[in-house]
Amino acid sequence: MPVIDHYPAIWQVVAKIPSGHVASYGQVARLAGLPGYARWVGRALNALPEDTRIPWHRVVNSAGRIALPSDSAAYRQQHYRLQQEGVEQRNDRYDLARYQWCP
DNA sequence: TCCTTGACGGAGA
DNA sequence: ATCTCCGCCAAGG
Repeated sequence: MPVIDHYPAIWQVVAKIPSGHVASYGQVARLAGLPGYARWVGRALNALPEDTRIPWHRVVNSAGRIALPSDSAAYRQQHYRLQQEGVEQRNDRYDLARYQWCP
């Protein structure tokens, strides 16, 4: 099945990440029933419209880093939003042991 | 059609 | 902690 067919499942999982927490791409993939397809999560998020209400900013990579170019507007947007939710970055990364969402 | 590049991740060195 | 290498595929050149 093509990726696009899985966008809904992926978005639904992301929609459940509570404020103040983050989830990794791989984690979202697994929860969406797509173990091993972390890249598809990135693809699905990239396909979201700019005015989406899906909290895409709560998804970071397994190292706790924002997976976008650090010089991009999207990176700053994600960083800002997480900060607004009380999720603080330390040395360019988020402490997963502290912020990762445990469903 | 082949090759490269991704909003990735886990294992091994 | 850092760096490759290798799965995973899709999209673009």
